[in-house]
Amino acid sequence: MNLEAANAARLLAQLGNETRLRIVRLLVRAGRSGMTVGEIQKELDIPNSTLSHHLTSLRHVGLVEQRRESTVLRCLVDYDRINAIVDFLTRECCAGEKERKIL
Amino acid sequence: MNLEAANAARLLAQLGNETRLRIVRLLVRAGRSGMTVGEIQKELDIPNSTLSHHLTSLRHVGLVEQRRESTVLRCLVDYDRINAIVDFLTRECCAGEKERKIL
DNA sequence: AAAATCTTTCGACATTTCTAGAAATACCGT
DNA sequence: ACGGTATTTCTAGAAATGTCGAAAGATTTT
Repeated sequence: MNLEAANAARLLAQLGNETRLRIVRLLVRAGRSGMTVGEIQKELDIPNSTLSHHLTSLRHVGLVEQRRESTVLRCLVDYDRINAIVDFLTRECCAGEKERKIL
Repeated sequence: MNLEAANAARLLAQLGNETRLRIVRLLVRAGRSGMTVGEIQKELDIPNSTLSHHLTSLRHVGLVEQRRESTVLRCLVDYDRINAIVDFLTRECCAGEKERKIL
């Protein structure tokens, strides 16, 4: 999956907003069944316009996918994307430690 | 180390800025010997005031520590802090996957 | 204490991001 | 097609963030 730095920053910036981080955590816990926009809204108690705005951002960086189910929009987190971030951080931002511990 | 969500968001937001992410990666690679502000500046080629500003932000969230060595300021990344972020993401944002894979 | 080097602080501006009410749109069941 | 529920788009103000030149602050060397 290997993110490049610029992309990693974009993803990290998304998670850097507390509201969006809450959304993502909620969806992660929801797993493969995901949650509808309305369910998320009830849980987080934020205006629908604000929520919709954040979901759009999350969709744009590929962290969240939406799927229409008749009247309802089901939101799903993209686990690959999340893992890509963790991988990036592990690879690019934790690597130095061990090498230098010897020095 | 266990970050709480609000703190995690603050840290992630720092890494969400491309310039700051570059700074952190540089320091991670530099390891225990770190880098002076001037060395970082040469490497990234950004104005000192801008760099200083970002280093202050990074210091405020504990990602970077500075240590004066006579005329020079040496910057060191806090590996514990980085690991705490990775741990947080792994714990709070990847957890759902396995549980649900069975469903 | 003045010079030289390194780094930060100040101040100002531009840009982006966040938030949310109101209006519009989308889809379904009737 | 109408009514109802779900969600987005529009719009706009407020707040936060990013950028950088110029001046000021440290610290050592002379």
